[in-house]
Amino acid sequence: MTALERKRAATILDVAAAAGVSKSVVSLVLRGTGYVSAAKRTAVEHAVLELGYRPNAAARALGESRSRTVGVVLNDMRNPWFVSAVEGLNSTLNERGLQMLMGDFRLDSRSGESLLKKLLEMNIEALVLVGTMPESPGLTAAALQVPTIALGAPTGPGANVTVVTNDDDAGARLAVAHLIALGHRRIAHVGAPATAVGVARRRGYEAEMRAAGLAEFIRTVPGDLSEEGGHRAALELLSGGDRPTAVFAVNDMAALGVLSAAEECGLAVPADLSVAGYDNTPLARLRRISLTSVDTASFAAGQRAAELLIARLEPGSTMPPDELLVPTLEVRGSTAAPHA
Amino acid sequence: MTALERKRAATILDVAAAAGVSKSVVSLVLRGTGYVSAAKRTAVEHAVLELGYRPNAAARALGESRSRTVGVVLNDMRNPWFVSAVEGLNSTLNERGLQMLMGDFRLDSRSGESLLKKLLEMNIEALVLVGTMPESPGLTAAALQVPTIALGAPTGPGANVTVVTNDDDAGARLAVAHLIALGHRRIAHVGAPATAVGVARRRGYEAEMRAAGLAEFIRTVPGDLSEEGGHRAALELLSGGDRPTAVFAVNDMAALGVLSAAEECGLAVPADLSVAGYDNTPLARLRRISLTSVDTASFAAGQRAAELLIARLEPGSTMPPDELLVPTLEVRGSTAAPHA
DNA sequence: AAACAATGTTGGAACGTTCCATCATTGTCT
DNA sequence: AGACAATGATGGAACGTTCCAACATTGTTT
Repeated sequence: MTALERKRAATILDVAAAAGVSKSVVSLVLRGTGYVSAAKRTAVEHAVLELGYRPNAAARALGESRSRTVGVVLNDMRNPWFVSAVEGLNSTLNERGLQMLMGDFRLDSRSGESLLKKLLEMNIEALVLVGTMPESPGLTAAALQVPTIALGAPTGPGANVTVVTNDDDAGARLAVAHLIALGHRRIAHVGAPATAVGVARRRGYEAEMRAAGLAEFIRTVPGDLSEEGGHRAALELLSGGDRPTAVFAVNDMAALGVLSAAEECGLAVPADLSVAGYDNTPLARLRRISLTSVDTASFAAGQRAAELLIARLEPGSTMPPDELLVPTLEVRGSTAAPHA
Repeated sequence: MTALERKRAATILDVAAAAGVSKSVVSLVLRGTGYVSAAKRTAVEHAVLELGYRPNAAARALGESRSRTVGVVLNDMRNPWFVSAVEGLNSTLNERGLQMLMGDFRLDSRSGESLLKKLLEMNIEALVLVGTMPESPGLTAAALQVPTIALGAPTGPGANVTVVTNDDDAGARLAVAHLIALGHRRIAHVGAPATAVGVARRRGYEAEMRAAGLAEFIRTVPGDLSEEGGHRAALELLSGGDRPTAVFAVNDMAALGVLSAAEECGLAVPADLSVAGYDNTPLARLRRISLTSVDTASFAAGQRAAELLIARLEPGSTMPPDELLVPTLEVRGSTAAPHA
């Protein structure tokens, strides 16, 4: 059997012929619906095995006029949070017989437009946007055509989108409350003002500080979500007078920058400076880093998004409300009580 | 327009009617093949825009009896190497109008069997296995049905699989040669004997040491690909007498363990100990770590795999030979000359 | 002028399923 | 006995494309 004369794949008619029944019976057996006598059922099952029959998904999609496929658009495959969320999504969708079709928004030359076009051509039944997407006409149009969920983004692009994400406000308060409980008062924040997560986490920081009567110690230095940004901000924070005894960074990468800056300033962590991050990335777990960090149940968020989608696909359902998942705090070696 | 009475999507017949031509002309315009008069072409293009027509991928796949889809099976989405390779794959496949269908082998309850089944039902034209897969009957069967490439795995599952991966032997030699050039002689290796990459990299280490006349200093301590394993191995290495002045670790994670162990033993890096890793993960770039590491052109490997697949899909082509991509060395702050 | 090639255009037949109306058989209730 | 429901099986029509053979028109060569 060379490549040229690779034998044609068996179709449902071949199976029907081999089993001595009509194609309809084969279809009924395969889908498990309707009434089929035991004898014919086993005959069909035999023939299927015999011929190595595999139903053709394209033909099925055409016949059913549905695709059992969910489009998943990532904006950054490298972000561990997204990866983990997608794994959660995948696990739940798979259980329900739904296939995932994934693509990376940024990898697409025409900024995702052609990816969305492809997905819609595939007749996806739902769309999941993982991460914050830039506004784009194609995106808002797509969201109007199929049920859409924004996963891990603080807000969806336009209307008709349900948001499933972590409660960044609550997470930030968790971290700050932990530092306060340790006895810190002078707690600074390295933020990322340009991003939506940055804004939410900063709000949580400020709220918790105020709630603890520490409003006068609120101090935010703008950085970004990178190590570089955290480093720059921390140098500013640590070089001046009135040094904070603890820093809550907007994410783990920025926290790493803070750690580096502390080292350069001759400050020991956690003896001279406590540092807390956000996202509980694999980095935080590393022995050399051991960073206290807010854990954002990303896998669970993915699963939840899948559940919402599945419910949404039931006929007669309506758009579910947004959901905020509650994060937890993973305490590690980078935070301790300040020395008197 | 409520959800209930969402208007039926326009089909090619609707477009043909609106443009006053036959469905065949619409098809020709859309695919850009054959002869169509300018007048009818613009009429069709108008109608397409007017109706928001979008061809149905399932019907097209059925008609063409091909899917323009490549199945991609990952065994670990969290591995940055794989992610980057997939991005390379995606970028090249997209340019050629091929769609990627991704799934995670491990996420599948039945150990990937059902994922492969789904992919084959989708009539994928080729299969890419990213990372080392466990042997499985479904996998070998799939590899016989469609052109298959193992990406980033040292060896494919069974026959009929082309392997595209990095030359681990050469990469290891690169790192070791760098250490030797710095003046190190007592260079130890923290290995991962249980894995295929571990074996290849160890071989490279030993070969380079021997080539430099340093056979007597060859010393390998077994660890694994994790920080934990690297830490354990390094403690053994550094606590005894005859301490090495440099360590080449099997990957970046293990190298991190080595760094931690050095710190615990009171050794400064790179003053007292040089450390080199492998994979050039984002970790290695971090200021606090700044690890010299072998860079494994993963994006390029993905692109190359895509090129091979595209060539393989041409009728009359044969299975291409395996390919090894040459890595490069990224020198950072963790390696320096030993002090006299 | 006839033959032929290049350019345009068409409708019908695939492609491989599911869906549906129909029919046949059997058993159960009035 | 007749009516009806449950069970079992069937073939034809859809689904929305592409593919193909056939036909029309025009221009070019013999």
